Amino acid sequence: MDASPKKPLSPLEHKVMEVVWEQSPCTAEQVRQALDGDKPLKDSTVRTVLRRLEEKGYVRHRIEGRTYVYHHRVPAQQAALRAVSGIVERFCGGSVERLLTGMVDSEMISPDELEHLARRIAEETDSKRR
Amino acid sequence: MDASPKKPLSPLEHKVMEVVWEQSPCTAEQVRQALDGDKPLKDSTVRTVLRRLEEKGYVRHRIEGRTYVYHHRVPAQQAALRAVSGIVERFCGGSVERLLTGMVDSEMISPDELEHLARRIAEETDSKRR
DNA sequence: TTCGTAACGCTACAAACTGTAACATTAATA
DNA sequence: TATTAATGTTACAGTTTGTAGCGTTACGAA
Repeated sequence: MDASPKKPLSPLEHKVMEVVWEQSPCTAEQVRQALDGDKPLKDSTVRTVLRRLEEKGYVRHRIEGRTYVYHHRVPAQQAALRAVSGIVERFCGGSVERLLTGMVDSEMISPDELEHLARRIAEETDSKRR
Repeated sequence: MDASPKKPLSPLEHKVMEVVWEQSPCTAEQVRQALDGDKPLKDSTVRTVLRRLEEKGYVRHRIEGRTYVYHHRVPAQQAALRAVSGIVERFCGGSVERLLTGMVDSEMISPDELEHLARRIAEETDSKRR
């Protein structure tokens, strides 16, 4: 079994993944329409990206009738975590603390909020565990 | 004035940045030596990377005598934050909470530790503020 | 049964990015 | 002035990305 995807996503690949994550199982055409902005992509373009995403291990497809139905292999959150841990690793010398401190310093989250969340999460975990 | 760097770093660029971050002001040669592992790089290689990093806005240099002395423009932590907020934005729909929850779920950090840190950070911020 | 069409497979391709480096130039120094 | 340390300039192949064309095939309608 292939390990979970580690390769980073290119901008376009990311956009596609967002659609996939949101629409659960979806076809290339659905993705294409969802991405349809000022610059509609050709269906082959979308399919190429989906194929690459499959190669990278982010999605998988099943065949339904004659249609490919894609669905994600890694939930968005998991992908985020993988990315974050990479960041923590590389930038913060593995110190989650430094990251959190920084998040507060830069006002990504307020100290209160952080404490609040932390407590809640601790409680939840705790209750789940017993 | 150019905004802070948003472009991602390539693996090698990252290694170089790590050295720069650690050694504060340093020359290309110092970087080269610091990176000297099983595969020593040519000095021109290092200089090229540094130049690219400068283009991307991660470092800056001043000339000292006839030597380029590089120093970072963004602290490591800030770069990490920028990266993380991008992740939170893209993967977690902007919800820091979801990210934290995930970090706990995936055991990047234990609930206790998280709570601990959160409290400490809150206290520190608080005492700083008064 | 035949034909249009929807879906996919395969291939391409230029632009940008990366890793790596050679060679030219220049200025201080012995 | 010859040597040398430092930088400047330019290159180049391999990979990744964005984009897409064209061929094939299997339904479903006529």
